[in-house]
Amino acid sequence: MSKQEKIFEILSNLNEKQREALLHIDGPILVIAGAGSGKTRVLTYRIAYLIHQGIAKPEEILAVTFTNKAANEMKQRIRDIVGRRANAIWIHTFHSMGARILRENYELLGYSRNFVIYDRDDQKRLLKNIMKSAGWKFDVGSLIYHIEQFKKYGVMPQDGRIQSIIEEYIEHMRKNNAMDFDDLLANTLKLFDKHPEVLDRYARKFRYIHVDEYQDTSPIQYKLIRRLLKYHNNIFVVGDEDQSIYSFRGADFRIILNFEKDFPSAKVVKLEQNYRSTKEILDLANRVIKNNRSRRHKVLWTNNTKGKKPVVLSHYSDREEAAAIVRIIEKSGRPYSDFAILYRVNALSRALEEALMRNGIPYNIVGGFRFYERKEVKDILAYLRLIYNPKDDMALERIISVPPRGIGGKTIQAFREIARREGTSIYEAIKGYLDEVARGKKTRQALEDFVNLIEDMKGHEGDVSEMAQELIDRIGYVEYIQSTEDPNQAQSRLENIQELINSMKGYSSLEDYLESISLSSDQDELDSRSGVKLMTIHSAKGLEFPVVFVIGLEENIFPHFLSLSENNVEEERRLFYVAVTRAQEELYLSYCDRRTFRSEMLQPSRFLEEAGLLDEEEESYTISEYTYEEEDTGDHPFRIGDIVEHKKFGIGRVMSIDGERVKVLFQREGLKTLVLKYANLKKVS
DNA sequence: GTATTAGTGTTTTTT
DNA sequence: ACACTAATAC
Repeated sequence: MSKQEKIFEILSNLNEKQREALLHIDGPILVIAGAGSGKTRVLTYRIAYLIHQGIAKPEEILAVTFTNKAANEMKQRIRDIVGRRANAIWIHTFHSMGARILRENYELLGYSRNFVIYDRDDQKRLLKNIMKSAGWKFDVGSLIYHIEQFKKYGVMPQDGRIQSIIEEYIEHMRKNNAMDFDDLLANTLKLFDKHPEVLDRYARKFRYIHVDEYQDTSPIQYKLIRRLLKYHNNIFVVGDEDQSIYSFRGADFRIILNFEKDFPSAKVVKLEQNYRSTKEILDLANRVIKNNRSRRHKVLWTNNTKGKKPVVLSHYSDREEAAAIVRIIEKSGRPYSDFAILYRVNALSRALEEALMRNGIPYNIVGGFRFYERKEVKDILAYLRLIYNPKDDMALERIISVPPRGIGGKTIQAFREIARREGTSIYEAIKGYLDEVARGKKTRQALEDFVNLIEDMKGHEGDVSEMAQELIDRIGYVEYIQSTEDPNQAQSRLENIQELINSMKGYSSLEDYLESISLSSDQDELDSRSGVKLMTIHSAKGLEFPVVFVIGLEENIFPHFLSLSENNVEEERRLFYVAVTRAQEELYLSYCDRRTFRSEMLQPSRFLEEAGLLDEEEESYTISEYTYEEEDTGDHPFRIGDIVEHKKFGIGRVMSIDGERVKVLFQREGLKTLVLKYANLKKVS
């Protein structure tokens, strides 16, 4: 195909509005892209068009996306059109862009090239250590919150003890050549402001800048973009304020609402035609979102045929809900991969998982416990991190006794103190002060072996996967797993390790591999796996599925009570909007009266009411026919919902029956699990 | 001093 | 499914 033909094809594959957006080349433009309106297509075509027309060279283009997965997809799609030249385009998340720029200029801020990125786990470990040596105990989660507040807004809490913990945290990060996620952005901004010549280099280079999911940019990300626009004012942003769902992470949707004020010459294009969902689904979404006040006027429409009406599922307990969903999936005759089950909080996946597993329906959970968060994967990665950067204390702490090698808490504590005293890392303390601590022969030998292991691995050349394999053999990790876990568990862990090793193939440097891992997000591993997909609504953003279940539609769960108390219902409503607009053909909205781990009765979510779905008078939206009682499995007279009496606990209600065990919610004692044989329950009603 | 085990708690959303 | 703790075993 000739160039001209390709360009013609690009343009003819777009609708009028999309084409209008694409053809705006110079100066700022905001594309308001409703859910499913083809924004990724506009973005990729626009970049391909710039290159094809010779308007910009690939290396003059920057595109910031929300996830690494989105970045890779975009790169692939551009590559399909323009070929290998696409590789020179900078397509990144804000964080990976920061990491790249910082690695290119590490010395200017006093870091070394191999700085590590601490994830949540490392942060927690570090904070616990700091508290331990200070003899204080605070909630780790709230400490992280304070650290973020301090980094973002310079706000220090009143409590002097918390202040000193934060100071020590920052001190440790600096000394150990480590950055957390916030640092990646803050340091990049610092680099630009302290070293204008560096900024100039990038600001001149990037003549065309694109930002996807603009509604979820934070003030600091916005500042980074502003800096980069120093010489060229060509900014192309795509977003939708109705899908801004990351305020807890610093996203501020007022940034998108202010776009025309910030860039006075801006053009604005609205994409309202939806290519994803049926009319019924879109109408529902429109009905709910129009209750938000902070938004532009926008109504999604479609040429699609009408489609099935959304269905409300109503059940007494989460177990019945799960059972009903299983029935719907099985009756449908669709492939399992057509289904996604979405929820507000990870905890809601539990009952579903059990039901799916019991019925032999394949499923995979996105997020929650992600692949890279599994113990065996984190163990091996921690070894690699330590080999790459001996200053990585958190990696060392994780694996010094995995597998157990005769080095325990007391010994480690001693080295921690030496490291503090000498201002070095723990690993260096072990190397340099062996005699001071380890008088016992056994401990000493164990420490020496450990150091030798790490040093030997450092010298390993060639493919990362080979090095990892050698490491695993040497530490006897397979034997360790087999000896501590039951066979099934062990099998799956070993498979995970194999998968991990496969993912290392083709990487010849630890640096590249570790970087690609540390910034990966939960969507990155989703792929096209078969099976029903379970995930939070947050992780479902940007995805689509033929059939979607949204569960947990109850007041205080969705909308979540913490958002209610923070006066942030509008964001919850946006979240609801994101959830329902994931559905292509069928949508089920589910609530129940009671959930495990919740003792109180639950009320249906206000969003159901706003959607016009709770009006039982109206025949079209009666509660679905999919209400089943779970079958009794054992030899007993009890059913879910029965009122029973127990000698000691008094009157209660049967919540679930699982073989010989029942869960009973007692009026006085709360939820108890009882073994039927011994409990001697009497039916009351 | 170190390893292992049983018992407990966990539950907003995440780059 | 995991992390953490306290108690016990080695």
